[in-house]
Parts: sequence; structure tokens; C-alpha cells
Amino acid sequence: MWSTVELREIRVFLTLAEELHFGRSAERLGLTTSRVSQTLRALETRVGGELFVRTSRRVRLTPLGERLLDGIRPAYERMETAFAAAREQATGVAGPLRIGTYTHLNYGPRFLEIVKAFERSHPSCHVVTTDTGLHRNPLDWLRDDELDLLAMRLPLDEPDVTIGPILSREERILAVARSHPLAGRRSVCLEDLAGYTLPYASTLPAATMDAFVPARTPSGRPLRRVEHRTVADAIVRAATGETVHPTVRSFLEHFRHPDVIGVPIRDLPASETALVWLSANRSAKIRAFVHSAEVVLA
Amino acid sequence: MWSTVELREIRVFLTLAEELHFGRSAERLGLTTSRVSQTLRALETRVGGELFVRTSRRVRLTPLGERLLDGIRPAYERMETAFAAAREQATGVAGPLRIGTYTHLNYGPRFLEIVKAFERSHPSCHVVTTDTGLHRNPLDWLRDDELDLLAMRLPLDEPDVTIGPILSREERILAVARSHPLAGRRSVCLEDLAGYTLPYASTLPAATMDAFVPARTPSGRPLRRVEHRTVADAIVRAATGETVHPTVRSFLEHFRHPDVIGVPIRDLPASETALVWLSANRSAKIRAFVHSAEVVLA
DNA sequence: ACTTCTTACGTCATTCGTAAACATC
DNA sequence: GATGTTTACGAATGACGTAAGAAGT
Repeated sequence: MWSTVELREIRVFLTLAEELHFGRSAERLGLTTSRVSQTLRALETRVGGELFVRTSRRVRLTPLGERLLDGIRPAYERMETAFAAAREQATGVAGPLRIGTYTHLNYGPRFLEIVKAFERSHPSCHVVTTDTGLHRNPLDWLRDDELDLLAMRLPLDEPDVTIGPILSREERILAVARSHPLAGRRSVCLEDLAGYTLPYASTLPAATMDAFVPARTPSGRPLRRVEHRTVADAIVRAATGETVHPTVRSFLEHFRHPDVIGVPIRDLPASETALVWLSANRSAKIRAFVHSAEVVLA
Repeated sequence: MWSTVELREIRVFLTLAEELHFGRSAERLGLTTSRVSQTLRALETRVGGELFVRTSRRVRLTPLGERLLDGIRPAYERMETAFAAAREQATGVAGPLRIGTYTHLNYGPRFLEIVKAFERSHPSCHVVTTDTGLHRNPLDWLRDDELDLLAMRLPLDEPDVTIGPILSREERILAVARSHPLAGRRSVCLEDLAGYTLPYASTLPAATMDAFVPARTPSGRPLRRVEHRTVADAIVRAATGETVHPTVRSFLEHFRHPDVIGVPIRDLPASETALVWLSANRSAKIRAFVHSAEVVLA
């Protein structure tokens, strides 16, 4: 009855305004001429006046039709463009794919290989990697739409985040100063850490951080933890003996310090990192990268 | 299957983007929440990704939804505006109503009264009158959308033009110089005009002009006709005796010249003028004015 | 337990194509 | 009579609401 115009009608109007011929318009629209006629009639009823003068020989816009065309064509084109752009963003694999991590340790040993495989499969898409640091919760980078994917340490229990393929799985070690009392051990257990200070990052999700640097020993004694914000900070504190640093094996391969050595931790399970993303943002680009990762990691 | 987005979906999306609440959106849209949910789901399928993150407690745009909103909202508003403007033009009685004539003779004796009645009934609409002159076919003013209505002399036989109420009906007279041989007659007939020169305007429709200034006498003798472009021109030529001017009675009331008098023409029917308009342009404004004219003339 | 979003399903309105009618050249 | 638009009508799609279900607070 009233102003519920639909794009179906607009499309008929715009096509007919271009073709000025019901038959050709119908063909272009994949409709029959009768449908074009009826649809246009319906639109004219809504507008309240004739949009075309038609005889069986000539079809021509009325001044009213002309005016409607001038107003609606640009709006329609803009709408289609916006829609196509959104569709591209959701389903297209092109443009930058933004992946973040905290230190390249999270990327795992095959990350470069994955990126290469992905970029080979999708030449119009390129990977941009970013270090999120520890100043903000890395998941906020996803939630604020600054990153598409995160190489993130597990465990992770956030309802809006999907956990994808595992990128690394590593033995836990304690990074300690050579001169530290624990440095001579073949291995340590958590209970041994009681009384020492451990590094801690409060910006990480609590579940993740607590699994990486426990808050208590198995027997329940609290472990003192001190905030740090950079890797350099952490390793220097370990080197000076201020902290003992529960980490993963490859930490010392990447952030070597002459005064720091690693001692295996017996009673912590291997630590994993994984590709994670916001469930709601699962786009074709993300799917494609995850697929490449799965192929390489298989 | 693909990009057949419909405004129905867009409206749901835009409303939900404002309300961020299915229930309120449904209410505003005059739908049920289930319909809002399903329609949005359909749109998301078309776009290829989630537009909102929804739990039963919170509804929030995804980055994808945000982007679509930015693109589509202005386009939608522009489209609605354009549509409303066209609807206003077609159905509204507001703004200028442009009426043209050739000399105020065509308006007839009641025109001012009609305009007053119309403007009283429709205070948001005002009449603008224009003299079309004789340099162009007056109907072109309608066809080029420079005028809405024409006070035009009949007969008129154009397939795209509607003839409305009669504005004037007048006896035919011959305007001649006082010194002219025909000036002494009580009346003349067309046959008497043979051998004289008559004024003529080739820009008027042939049917109209030929009825006003015949091309031949009843017996078939051709009447010499000479082009003129202004009333002043016509009356001066009549005054000098260069032409004899078949016109209507009131011509000499409006365009008096000391050396010109009128002699009735016995064998020409009364001449009429009427409101005419392009059939396809019959808008509410035109209908309203025609109605006022009919009321006044009744 | 309560609010809010989603899914399932039956009903009805609209859209569609076919075919015939109508109009113009 | 050929070309092109409109009208009539039956079939199928899909838009709708109701009611039950699931999920989060």
C-alpha cells in the first residue's frame, strides 16, 4: 500500500530507463515483458504518477521519471558498491591479512612456510605480521578490528574466539641465571620455584597467563609474580637473578643471553600456540589462511 | 542465489544497527522478532559473513557490519529522499504551478478568479504565469518540462496532450485598419479576404493555426499569409493596412490601436481556448488546478 | 527464572511465466 | 500484419506469524 519500494522495482525502473524498451529490459533482467510491465506499473502507483510515456513504438521518460532517475540512480549504484565491498571483505581473499603475535615464538617453527604457501595460493592477498607486545590484551587487537588473526598461546577460553590449528607445542623450561641456585639442576619442578620471583603479564587473559606462569605451587604455596612488559626486560631480569622465568625451549634459541640457561620443568605440560580469531569475523581470507596452515602442518 | 538484495532486508539491517535489539527493531518495523532474525540471517548469507554478534543479552555490529552500514546508510537515505521527492512532485500540491499562454487572451475572462480560488484551496502552491510568445511551439514548453499547464487555443489534436476545461469562447472578428476597404462592412466572410495578406505563426500546431487563420477561402482560393512573432507586430501591420487580422472580439479590448477596428467574421465558428497538459504529466497539482477551474467555470 | 534471540512449521500474499488481448505503426 | 505493451490467470516461491526451543544473565 505505501512506501515499501523494493529494489526489484528500482532495478526494473533503472533498466527500462536505460533500454527504453520492455523486451530488452526483460531480457537483461531475466524476466518476461509482462512482468516488467506489471512491476513498473506497481512502482508508478507507489510514486503516484507515470514514469514513462509508452506507446507500442516508443518508450520515453516523463519529467517525473527523469527526476526520479536522477535521484535514484546514484543512490542505487552507491548501494550496490557498498554491498559488493562488504561481500568482497567477507568472501574475497585479497588485500592485507593482518596477523599478530607476542614474539615470534608464538608463530611456531613452520609459520614462514605457511605464509609462503598461503601467498602462493592467493597472490592478491598478502600477510602483514605485527607484534602485539604486552601493553594490551592481544584479543583486543582482534576485537578492535586491528588484526584478523592472532598466533596466541593456549589455553584460551573466550566465548567469542575460535581456536584454530596448533602452531607450536614445546617443552617447558625455566630460564635462569647461570649463577642461580637452580641452574645446576638437570630439571626442576614447580615446587622448587617457591620463594623466587616470576615474570608475569597482566594484559594476557588470566587463564592463559596462569597456565604459563602458575600463581601457586602444586602444594598451594603462592608464587611471587612481577609485571614485565618486554622480552628484553624479562631476559635481563632472569640474567640478573631477579626472576626465574618459566618459558619454552626455543625461548633461549631466539633470545639468547650469555648469563641465562634453561632447565627443563618436569611438571608443566607442553605449551601450545595456535591461530585464533574472532568467531564472528571468520571471513574467507581467514578461512583460506587457516586452510593453508592445516595443509602445511599436516 | 546472489546479489538480489532487497530493501526489505536493508531496512531490517539499518533498524537493527540503530536499535541493537531484535525486539525493538521488530516493533519499529512492524514485524515479529523471528522475522527480523530470519531476514537478517538471509542478508548475512548474501553478504557472506556475520553482520552482528548476538548473544541473547547483547547485539553488536561486527567490523563487517560496521563497514556495510557506513556504505549503505547514506545510499539508502538518498534513495528514500529521491523517492519521496518524486512522490511529492507527483502527488503533492505544493511549490510553483507553471502556466503559460500566448497573450492573456488565452486565459479567458475568469482566469484570475480561478487562480485565486486555487491558491486559496492550496496555500502551499502558487501559480506562476508565463507568456510563451510565438518563437517556439507552446507545446514544447510542456514537453521540455518548462510549464505544467498551457492556456491554449483550440482546436488541438496531439496524441500526448489532454484538453481540459474551456477558458474562453469568443466571436471571430477581423481586425482591419480604419482606412481599409473592408472596414466599412457590418460583417465579412472568409471569401472577402481573398487577395489580402493575413498574419500567421508557423510555430503553433498547424491544426490550431489553420483554424484560426485559414489557408484558403471556402471556395478554395489560397489566402496569402505572412509570418509574425509578436502582438505588437500584428497590430501595427493591421493598422498600416499591410494585413487583415482574423482574431477574436476581445483582441481589440486588450490591444487597442487608434487606427484599427473590428468587423465580425460571419462564417468562422467561435474560437475557444482551454487548459491543456501533457497526459503523462497529469500530477496532483495539475488535477487540483483543473478542479478549481471547473468549479469556477461551472 | 527471566529475557532475548533462533528454529520449525503452516498459512497466505506476491511474484512469476504463459497466453491471449490490445495498440500502434 | 508485424512489432511491442498490457491484461488475465494459475502455479510456485517465499514472506509472514505462532509457538516451541536454546542461550545467556
